[in-house]
Amino acid sequence: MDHIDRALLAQLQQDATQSYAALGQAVGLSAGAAHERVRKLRERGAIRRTTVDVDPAAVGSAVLAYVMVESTSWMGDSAQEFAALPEIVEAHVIAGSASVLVKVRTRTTEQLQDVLRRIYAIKGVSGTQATVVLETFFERPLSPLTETGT
Amino acid sequence: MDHIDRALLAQLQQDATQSYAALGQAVGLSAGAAHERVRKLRERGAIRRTTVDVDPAAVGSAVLAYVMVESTSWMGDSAQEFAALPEIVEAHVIAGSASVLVKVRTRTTEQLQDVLRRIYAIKGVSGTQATVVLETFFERPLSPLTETGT
DNA sequence: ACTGAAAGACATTGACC
DNA sequence: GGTCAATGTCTTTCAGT
Repeated sequence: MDHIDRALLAQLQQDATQSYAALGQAVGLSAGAAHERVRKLRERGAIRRTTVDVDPAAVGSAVLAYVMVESTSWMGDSAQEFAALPEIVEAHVIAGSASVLVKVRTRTTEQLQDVLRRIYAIKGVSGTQATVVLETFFERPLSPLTETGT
Repeated sequence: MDHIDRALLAQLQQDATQSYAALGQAVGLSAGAAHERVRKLRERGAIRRTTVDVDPAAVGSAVLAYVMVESTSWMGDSAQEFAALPEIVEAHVIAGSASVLVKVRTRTTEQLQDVLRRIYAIKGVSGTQATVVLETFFERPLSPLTETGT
């Protein structure tokens, strides 16, 4: 994982459809060498998958909210229960007064309310505190170029 | 945007490297027809871009935190100021007591502290409340199949 | 809008440095 | 780990339905 690998990751985040020739040129490598490096990045799991960024509005998901989930018991084994709700796009165990933080996308606020109801139904959940997003400034991939990791 | 388009989006989210032949077969279309539909989805902006999902740990970003940013003034025009900090991967204007919610990835907690310092330096910011993530259950794309939109 | 086929570009592999 | 050149596959386009 040197600076060339990081540059490749940044390039692919920006546009994963570009050819290996273009990719190589961007980082000063031949197409074959770029291909081999990207293959290894996939192999190691540094690249988890190639995907498309879908506009939530285009699939009818206009409402975004973050929900702090409070609990009376250990929530560390409840991943499946949250994953079972398709409107939940992220779930994290957090430090602090709440136990779990989830990110929810729905079409309407009524649907959000329904998701909250279903979260309440999860074993151990004692309360929720929803924060509705009014406007998203930006959502972007993590920049590999600013990092100092191995 | 019919059920075939949504199936195509779901397929591409899962794996954007598959051929149009495979894509077409998955939704019951020829390669050419699948290609044309995906082209239009890109044209309309339903597909914003094709990208790679990078493992944060692989680029040395082990710390994830959400920060509630309180302010004394209107923050609606401060998008650039938050975007200037590369460790901030999301920024949203929210309803509630805080004004802005940001998602931050850093290598260490020391680096997180430095980001908080730089957030404080933004005009209008009167306080921050950081919530550190202990474990991420999952982060996944929005499922186009569960939506009822146009 | 979709099908099927043709042409050209690209991914992928291997021989060599 | 890299370059360069080959082979095979896929993208992309277009005439026809």
